[in-house]
Amino acid sequence: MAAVDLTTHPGHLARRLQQAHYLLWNTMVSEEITSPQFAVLNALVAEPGLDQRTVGERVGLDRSTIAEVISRLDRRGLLDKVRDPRDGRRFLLRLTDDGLRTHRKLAVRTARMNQVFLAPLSAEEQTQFFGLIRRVADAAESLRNPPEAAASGVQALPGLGVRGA
Amino acid sequence: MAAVDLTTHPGHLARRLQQAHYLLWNTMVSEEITSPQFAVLNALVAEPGLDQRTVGERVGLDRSTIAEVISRLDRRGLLDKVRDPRDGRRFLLRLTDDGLRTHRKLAVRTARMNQVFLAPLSAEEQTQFFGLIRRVADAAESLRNPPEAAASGVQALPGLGVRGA
DNA sequence: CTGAAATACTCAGTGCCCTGATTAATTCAC
DNA sequence: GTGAATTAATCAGGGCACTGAGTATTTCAG
Repeated sequence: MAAVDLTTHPGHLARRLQQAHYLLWNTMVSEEITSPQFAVLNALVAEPGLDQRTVGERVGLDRSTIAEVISRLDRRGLLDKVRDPRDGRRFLLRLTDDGLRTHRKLAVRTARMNQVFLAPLSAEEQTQFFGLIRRVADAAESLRNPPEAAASGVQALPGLGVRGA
Repeated sequence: MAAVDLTTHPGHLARRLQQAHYLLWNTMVSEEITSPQFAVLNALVAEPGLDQRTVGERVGLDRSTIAEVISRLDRRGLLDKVRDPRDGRRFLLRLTDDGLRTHRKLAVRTARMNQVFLAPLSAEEQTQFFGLIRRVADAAESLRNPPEAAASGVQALPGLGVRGA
């Protein structure tokens, strides 16, 4: 009986939180457009003409995932994808009128959904909630992208021994 | 320019938190066994002989996902799956010796990983962190599984007629 | 100017996560 | 006891997320 209490495991909690959010999004915001898709639309409202990789960086999606998400938005006609004439490797992305309209509509519903989602917390608690999660997530991300540890052998996630099966 | 600030969106934060956790798990715990797989092993350490659906309920995975996860653990020889002689619909699940050994080994590493993950927070903050996330996740889950609103037409997620806020 | 390195994107493969439909077994109403 | 729900599991299908390998384009060193 060496079982562990998963309710004290941040990873497990994070997964459950995301599932809960997924459900609420589906019922209150959209069954067509997902939350990551909305994040991409939003990034392109803020900065039209970004390339694919940068959009991924803005919203926190890796190169493969961002490619899939963008291809879905493209299929739905919500954005345009054109080769950068100055750098033939890049695609420049821009919302269509339909994409802009969709973003506007979903932004309203998203705000409503966030209220419902956070309703169990008081205003101060909501602030704490954001702050705590952000700090943990940021710290873990910076373990991956080391903050310029130039000179000597400082590394992110140095071997730490084991890691077998 | 009606773009929204995603850092105040709990769903976006939840996704980033989970990604960060995924990364850390991969480097500090295991590249073979995932966190949901470990959760299943853990549930079966606590309650050997559970059926598939109940395991899913314990760890928060739906019928389809739990089936996939269990089939992977089965392929790896970490659990046994036998028809319940008393109810031919069910499969009863039990860890093999190998499954038990794997759980023991990963439990140790998982504890270490949680420490690193939560290192940016003080002890009290960690407690808050757990409490806040749990409250939000629980509340959202109970919207889905209404707490027995028997008699008249009370439903979960009624047309989204606003609520708390 | 040319070959090597870096960069943007694609593709193949694995795993998680959900819904709706289907199949097999059990239970419940009559 | 038999037919109608109910229930456990499967299957098909769509989407997110990561890694490693491959292609095309640009940049940089010499």
